[in-house]
Amino acid sequence: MTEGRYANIIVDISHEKVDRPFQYKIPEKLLGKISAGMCVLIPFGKGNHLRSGYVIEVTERAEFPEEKQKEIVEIAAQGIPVERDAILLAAWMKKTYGSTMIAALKTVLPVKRSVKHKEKRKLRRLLTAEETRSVLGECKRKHQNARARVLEELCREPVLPYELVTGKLNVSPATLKSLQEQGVLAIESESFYRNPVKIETDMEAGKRLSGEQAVICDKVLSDFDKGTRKTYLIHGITGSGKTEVYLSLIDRMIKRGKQCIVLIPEIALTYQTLLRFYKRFGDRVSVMNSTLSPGEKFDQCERAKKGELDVIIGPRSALFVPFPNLGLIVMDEEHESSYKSETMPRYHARETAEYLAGIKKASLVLGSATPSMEAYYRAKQGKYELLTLTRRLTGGELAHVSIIDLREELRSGNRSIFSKKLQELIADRKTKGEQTMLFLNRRGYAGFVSCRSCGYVMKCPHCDVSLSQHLENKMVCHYCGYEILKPDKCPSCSSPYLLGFKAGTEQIEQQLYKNFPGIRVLRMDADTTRTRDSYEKILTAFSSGEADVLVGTQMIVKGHDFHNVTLVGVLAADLSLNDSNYRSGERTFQLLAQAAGRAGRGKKPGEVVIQTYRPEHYSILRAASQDYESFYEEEILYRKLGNYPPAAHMMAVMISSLDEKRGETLAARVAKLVGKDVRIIGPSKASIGKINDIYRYVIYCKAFNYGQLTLVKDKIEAYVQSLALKQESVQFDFDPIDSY
DNA sequence: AGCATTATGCGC
DNA sequence: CGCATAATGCTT
Repeated sequence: MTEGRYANIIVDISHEKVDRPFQYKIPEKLLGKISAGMCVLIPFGKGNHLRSGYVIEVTERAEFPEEKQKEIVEIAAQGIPVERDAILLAAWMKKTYGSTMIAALKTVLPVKRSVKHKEKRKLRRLLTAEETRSVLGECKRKHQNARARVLEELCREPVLPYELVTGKLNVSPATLKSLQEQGVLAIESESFYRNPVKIETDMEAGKRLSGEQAVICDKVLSDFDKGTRKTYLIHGITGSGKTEVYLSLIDRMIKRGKQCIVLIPEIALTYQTLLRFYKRFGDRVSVMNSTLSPGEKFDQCERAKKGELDVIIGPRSALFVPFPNLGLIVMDEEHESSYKSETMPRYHARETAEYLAGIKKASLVLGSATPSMEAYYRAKQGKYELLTLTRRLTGGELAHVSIIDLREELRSGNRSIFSKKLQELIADRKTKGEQTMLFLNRRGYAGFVSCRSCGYVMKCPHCDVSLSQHLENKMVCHYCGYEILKPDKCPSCSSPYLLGFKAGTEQIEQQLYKNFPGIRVLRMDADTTRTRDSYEKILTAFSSGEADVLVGTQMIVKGHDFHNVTLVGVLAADLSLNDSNYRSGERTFQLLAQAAGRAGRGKKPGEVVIQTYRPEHYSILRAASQDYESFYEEEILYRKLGNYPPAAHMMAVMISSLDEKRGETLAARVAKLVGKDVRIIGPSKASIGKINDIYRYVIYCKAFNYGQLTLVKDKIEAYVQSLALKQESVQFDFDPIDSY
């Protein structure tokens, strides 16, 4: 047990003002019995009300005048172990990803109670109408106007919604409370649960599993029954029936009295996917989703706690739904980058799920057609168990893939964005009434505006990025939201030729209309998916044959199966190879492999055309041949050579400052703290050197052991805290996905 | 979050 | 002034 006479405790009150450690004395009888993660009862506040709190640290140092410290009353009975797990998880996140305890706790404990109360409270009159009226008269005499307003309403209606009284009648909670104490009215909270999804559908029994599928299910379950807990990686090509494996596993876990979490990349959480789960498990399934209101989120957690749910399905935050008896976590499309959080605890859902599975004694199943380098590397090391699905259930054959060298195309005089072959095939599909998907492998969206005369580019005055042209004459900064109208003349040389470069997909759309008169085109990119359900709308429209061609960025390669699509064109496959990022090869491979998987999902055979300037690059070649194993072998060599994850670990240290000079010196000082066993790159200006008038610097650290990096992080954190900075801040990102 | 202290508003 | 309500502050 931990030594130390003081305990730093986070009080179990979900409010920012008290969301920090308070130090309590550990009484004689509890010495040595208190450790981090424990739930204890403590007196808190003026009235010394007993509350529960979570010990985050036990220490020998009195960080607060000892004579003012109160004592811990007792160790709380193991009432709700779920909460303890959440604290453990938060502590682990803080340690692993470098965030504040407050931020970690906030992500882990999903929603606070207050939301529920506000929305459901009601006021009920306890007296008869006549009695109420007499009290009303009394109040009027005393000029207690607020009270009078409430009572007047209560004479008419015995029950009033709480919000009406506090809102429209503008009566403070304090007044209501005193009325309650007088016995005039009662504040009631009626609890009911909101179900965010209303799907009416018939239940459906599970399909019979194929041999391969059954082997996987049996393996995971027999391990589970033996008490073995592992992480499994299912590598299954598109159409090999991974989802059916998940469904069957979940089904059998439920029969063992266990609950399951299904993680899905946010963008893939379509109606179709949901429907499949609903058909199988009915209202024992629910969703967790960023579009849910806080109240709805809270309800999901309550239902989970009370055992009213067996399965929750959602993006990475679904991990934090407090199931009392979690048995299985499924993580579909494990390689997706959206599993990494981009805000304060920059956690990765895969690692977090692994840790969570550990404390909950649950199994973890990862699945992907193109596993991440991280997962496959660990599988090769024997840390994960690799399971494969090699056969397509639909019987559909793999599409025929051709690689077109755009340099040669240019040499032979074709300057169009479509190669000759692609043009022929699009025309062919159009006459046959089959559909085509055109995919632009590019991340950026709306075009920038520049002067055709002097080359001046319109830039944001607060950020180091160019402004994007939106509807006609509006120019918007995507980073800080700055907006201006497009000037008539170039601010630099006064030339009138200040023009916008069109977004790539828009240009393609225009070209299609020109080359194929009468063709029907749907476009999907950041511009056309502004509103909430436009994404689904476009896909549905395309699916029902309202267009011949669907043009889009990343988004169109995920999810939906279109049975009538027999041609997929990748217009410039190497665009994503040019990111100065060690993951660009992996990302390119995944995108191309997935794009290729979109063709020929129905009965008709599919064809894929990949246009590229680098036809010899292994990411493109291996994606074309759908050869994951070879891709992995080549990519891992490169990662080992450069000491990149997963062969080693990386930590990005981001230093931001309101003042350019001060930021620079702070970055230099921080860099000096890094020991010699850790390789360091930088400090240097971030690739976007300024966002929202805040200057940004970055340092990259590389080491073989994760622990070496957390040590550096702790050192930097301590140093920065000692400086008590106000205008500067330092943040960390472990094994980053994006470059800074 | 509670609970208390302080500041403000208003009828007399 | 006296009462009631609004704003601010503190909790180890």
